[in-house]
Amino acid sequence: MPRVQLPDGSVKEFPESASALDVARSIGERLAAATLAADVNGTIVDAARPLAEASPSDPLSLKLLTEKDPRALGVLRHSCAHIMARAVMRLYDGVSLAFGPTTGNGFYYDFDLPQKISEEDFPRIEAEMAEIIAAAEPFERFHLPRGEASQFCGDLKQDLKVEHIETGLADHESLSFYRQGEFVDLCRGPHIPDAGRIKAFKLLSVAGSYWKGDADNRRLQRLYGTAFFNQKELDAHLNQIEEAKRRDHRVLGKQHGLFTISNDVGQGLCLWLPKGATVRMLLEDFIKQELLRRGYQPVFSPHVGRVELYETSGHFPYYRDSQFPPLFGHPAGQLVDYWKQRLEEGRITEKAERGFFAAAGELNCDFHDYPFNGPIEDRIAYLRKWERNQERYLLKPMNCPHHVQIYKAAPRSYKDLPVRLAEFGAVYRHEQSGELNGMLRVRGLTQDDAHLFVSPDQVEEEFRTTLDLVKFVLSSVGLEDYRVQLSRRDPASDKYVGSPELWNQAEGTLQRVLENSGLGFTSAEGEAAFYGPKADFMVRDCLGREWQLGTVQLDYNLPERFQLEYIGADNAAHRPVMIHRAPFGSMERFCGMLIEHFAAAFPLWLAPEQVRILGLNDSMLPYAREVQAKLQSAGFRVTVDARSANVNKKIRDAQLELVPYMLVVGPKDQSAGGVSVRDRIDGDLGFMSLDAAVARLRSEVESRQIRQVVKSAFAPAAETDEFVNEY
RNA sequence: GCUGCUGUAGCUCAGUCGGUAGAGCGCGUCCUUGGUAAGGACGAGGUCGUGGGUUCAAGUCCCACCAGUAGCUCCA
Repeated sequence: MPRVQLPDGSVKEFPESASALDVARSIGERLAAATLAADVNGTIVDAARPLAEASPSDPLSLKLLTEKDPRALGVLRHSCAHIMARAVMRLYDGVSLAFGPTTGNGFYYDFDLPQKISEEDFPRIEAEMAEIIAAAEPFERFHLPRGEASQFCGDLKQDLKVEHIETGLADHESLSFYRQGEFVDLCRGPHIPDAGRIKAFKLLSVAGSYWKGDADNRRLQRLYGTAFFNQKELDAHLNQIEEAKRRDHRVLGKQHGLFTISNDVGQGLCLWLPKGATVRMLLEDFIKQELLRRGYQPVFSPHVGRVELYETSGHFPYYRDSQFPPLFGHPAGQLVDYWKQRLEEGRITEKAERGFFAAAGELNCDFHDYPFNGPIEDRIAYLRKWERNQERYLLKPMNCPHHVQIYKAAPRSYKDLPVRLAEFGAVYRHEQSGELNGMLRVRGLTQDDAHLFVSPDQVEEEFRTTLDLVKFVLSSVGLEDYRVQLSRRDPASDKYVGSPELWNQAEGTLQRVLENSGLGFTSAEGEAAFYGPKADFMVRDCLGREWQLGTVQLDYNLPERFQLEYIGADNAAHRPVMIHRAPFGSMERFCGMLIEHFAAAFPLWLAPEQVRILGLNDSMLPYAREVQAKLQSAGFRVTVDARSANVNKKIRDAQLELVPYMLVVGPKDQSAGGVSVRDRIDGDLGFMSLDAAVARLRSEVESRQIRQVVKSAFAPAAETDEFVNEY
């Protein structure tokens, strides 16, 4: 006889088989009808599940979850995912179910099925779902021992579920299933009592995915959808998405002439138009001043470097696939390189190799002593040696090796440390084509990069002040909606260089500084750079996708690889530690995010066009030019709308073009020696003398005042937005 | 890179059953000379992403490629 404690503190006794729904019914039928799930001792369970089974404790505390509890929404959505899967299985043959969890805004389900689903099929699927919902059949939970569960899924021809039971769930003795009419799915739950509880849902998109998220695995089709408690909330959500799309930096970048990407130049190669370039220049000027104050030294380095440099650093072998191929001085360079790669991968036939050999000969390679019949290692070594004797350059994918060389250009004493070398360094990466995204993911980017060379005892302090710099920079543009992530290595992976001791030391230092920094942070295993752990500042774009902006990285490995040294007080050589840091990350991504952050309505200090002068009629043009000249000499970016349009038109256009200040000049203003000021946000401010107007603008610029920021539609700091309901 | 979708004027988009292109905004010229979110008239602008194919005829149907996009995978 379980005793149940309700949120109001009352305790009641119920029969052994009683469920949360029974408890709800004992209070009232309407409550029972509204109950979607139950919170039993802090765990969410089916409302229809016997309480005694869900939790053995006595008394158990029970909270009935209705629309009022946001946790009920996740349960509702996951049930909706099952209903979608059921509809798909009714409409298509040969469906193999994968996973179907909820996400922060809805749910998806992955299917392996022979036919291709496109958005045109959504109405059919939605209609089928509506029918299932109308039938309002219950979700019924049952358990099977592991062996039987596997057999059961096999009988249902659910091979992916069988595989999951055999591998991912190998340590589970008993597995739960949910039956809903003819549809049965391996699932941890919980679910709503019956399908009829779903009042508003919509399929959103279809996309490809991979079984268990591995690109080497089977390709699946993923259907995305969402569900809400009522149609009104669903409509509001869809509206919000539409609204957010209007803030997309790619849309605004085009609309306001900030940047463009031309296919004639190349994929992922950003062209900064004058207005976008102005914003970027202002940001660069801003941070340059800050860096000088903080003891950084400027450096410049070229866009290419010898391949050997990146072999030493490890970048070249490690990121081979996402770099532009090396530039060879010899015409056969690419050919030999490809030949060598084929040998390394062991996929070459004798015929193919003869072909390579002949082609290389045609290109004037003297390979007469090529060990054709020798072991494959010898052949690889031969080609490698040939390559090493060639001029080989790499479009630089990273600035660190160049900066390392600058450090090495002079002997360093402990008295010189920290050495802080800063550069806006352009780097090139051949990102996968499907990854490119406006300014947020490009193939040519400019990092606001710097490398700090410090002694071991300076690491903590330098790391701390560097974090401060990132915080300062972000707050200067009003970016507060970020999440800090401590990206550590995955100890089980072999993709990291250096000893575990150094890694532990680096991660420990980083964690300690972060803990003392007052920044909330989350720890993410397997997210470190190959040479060291990092603190990453993550922000969300208008579609809710998360991107890394600023980063601070701790590196004990590159100094080792490049044999960096400084002379200590003991007159002996010591190894410095490197801190890599980029507060903006890249200028491209940062400006892209900033466009969305401000919805292109930049604060005065960043606005490409700060002031526009609008003449009342054409005869005001000379005075308008006079005002323009005065403001320009006061340091403002100011234009004159010289069109013969009426002032209403000029105002409307300036408003739509997001110019912060409009100065209307007419005969009255001219005779009084001033201007009529219109503020983009507050509207008409009336007449001001020119001096007063300049003073107002100047103080707004100097304080870098931010008067308006568009609220993001997406929650800022979600650590994870995927709740896995499947096993 | 993978899967789906998309590509028509500078921008946003329409274009039916295959019969060689339309709108609004913008732009240009002229008229209008105005006080805080659109004054009016006329006009110029397009190898319909590229290349093949089917057809008497292709923006429209088919194939390949290029690019964009959503998601997956990747991200120094």
